[in-house]
Amino acid sequence: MTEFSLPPIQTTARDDAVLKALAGFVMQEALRPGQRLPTERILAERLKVSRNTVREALTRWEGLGLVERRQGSGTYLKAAVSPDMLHMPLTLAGGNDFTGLMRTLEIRRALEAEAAALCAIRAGKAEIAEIGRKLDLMEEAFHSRAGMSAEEDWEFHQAVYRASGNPLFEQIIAAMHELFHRFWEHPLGVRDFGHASFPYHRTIYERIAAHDPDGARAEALKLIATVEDDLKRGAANLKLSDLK
Amino acid sequence: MTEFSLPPIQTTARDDAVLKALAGFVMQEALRPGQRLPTERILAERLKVSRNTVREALTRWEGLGLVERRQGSGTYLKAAVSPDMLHMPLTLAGGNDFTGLMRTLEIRRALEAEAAALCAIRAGKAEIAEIGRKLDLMEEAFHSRAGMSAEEDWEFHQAVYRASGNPLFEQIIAAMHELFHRFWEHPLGVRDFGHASFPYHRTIYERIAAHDPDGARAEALKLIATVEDDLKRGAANLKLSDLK
DNA sequence: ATGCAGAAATTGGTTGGACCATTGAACCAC
DNA sequence: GTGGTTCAATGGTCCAACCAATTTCTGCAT
Repeated sequence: MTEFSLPPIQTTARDDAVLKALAGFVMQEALRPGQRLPTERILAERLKVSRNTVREALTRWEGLGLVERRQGSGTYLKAAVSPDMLHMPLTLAGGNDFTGLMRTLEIRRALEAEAAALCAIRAGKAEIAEIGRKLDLMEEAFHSRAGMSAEEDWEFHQAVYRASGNPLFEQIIAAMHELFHRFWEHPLGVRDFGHASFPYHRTIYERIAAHDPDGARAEALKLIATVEDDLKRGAANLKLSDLK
Repeated sequence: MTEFSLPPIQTTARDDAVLKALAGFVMQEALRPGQRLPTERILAERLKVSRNTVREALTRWEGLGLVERRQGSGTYLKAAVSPDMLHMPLTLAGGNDFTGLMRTLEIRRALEAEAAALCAIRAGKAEIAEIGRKLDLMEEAFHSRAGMSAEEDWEFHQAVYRASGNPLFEQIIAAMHELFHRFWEHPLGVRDFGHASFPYHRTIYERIAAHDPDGARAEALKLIATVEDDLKRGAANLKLSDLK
């Protein structure tokens, strides 16, 4: 029997169709992130489908981080929507134990180094100034609050990612941030957690400002290395039973 | 005015609670991928929530690729479920155009370099031998099929990721592979696409075998650089209108 | 007994309508 | 202005059906 080429049948695809239509609408109206899109009731009426179906479609988009729903207010666009988006949902199992954290940190090292290098190549005066501003804020917070500068630290790195010219870096790292943050808050008993990495923020900034990609990459690697060391020291301070 | 620190309020979370309960159930019953989980109606009854709420929760899991729903049959587990999963839904806008491809390639460069370095540190004799075997297969295919070695090329890199000792690398890259592959098959009109990167596979292998992380990292960076060059050359061969 | 077509039960998909909880704007009293 | 109050809009939940695809059962013909 000869193999017939595909009859790309698509019997049921209500909510997919809804999403497609919605994507078209967003494009047509040139909606930008932050703007509100029509209410579920209006969408249901216009698309001639049940409100429930609209909700399922929007739930999908919400899960993908494309929209944000606020009860009583509306549904808001959270990211740019284009017809040819590639969705790549990753679910990483077991990020709570020490091994899992080290693994995510290795991913971060990979991205951090590359982002710093790209940043050194592409960052313009404005971007470099912005990174420098975040660095100053971080150093100030570090000194005035005796090392508690997690928030400012994070903003510094975000500025670097943003200046890399590739939004994917910020996207991926932002998704992992929750996990990192969880441990930043509970530094495994290491009192001066993060102190060791502190000076490298400035060296990274200097290499970026000097448009030295390899140097920036090297400094970023050093920074993550100190974090890994802190983590290992912290783990050593705990009972083995806590580490699974 | 002093800035108050955040009160991270969290009022309602029905479907989140449902997912949490469901995750607990899956763990308790030790359900494995492929197995069917209770019907929506039963879940709604047991959890004392509306079937609609159950559906929204399952829609989330479906979007994350954790379950698969088959009408008339049931809902089936598609991946292992653990209570501490880290969800990282990535949506690459416009992955079809040249810019989007270059951006994903930058992510790959970051991961490829780090994976090669880790591999040089951790790979044992068995892993190195496996990588060498994939390399031989690739070189053989390359010579006998005049450069058509995409499949073997991919398997070589997979072997490196696997030997890095961190499954996240393979997981992330695998999710992106579809996109890479799409372009490997349509090399933008560049006849000898991939030829330039060919020799670096062996140099990477040699640095890994020599347990030289920095060397392996450097060679991996060179490899991706040649791919980027090929891509740019290919893009230059096309009309500007095709590049958006 | 066996095989198979059709009926029946099961299950996810969809619909419509109702009500609740939150939000935000308009309004009012002070 | 400031601080409540009211009220309409909007997302969140619930219910009770029915539709569509799938699976299972049934019963007849062989």
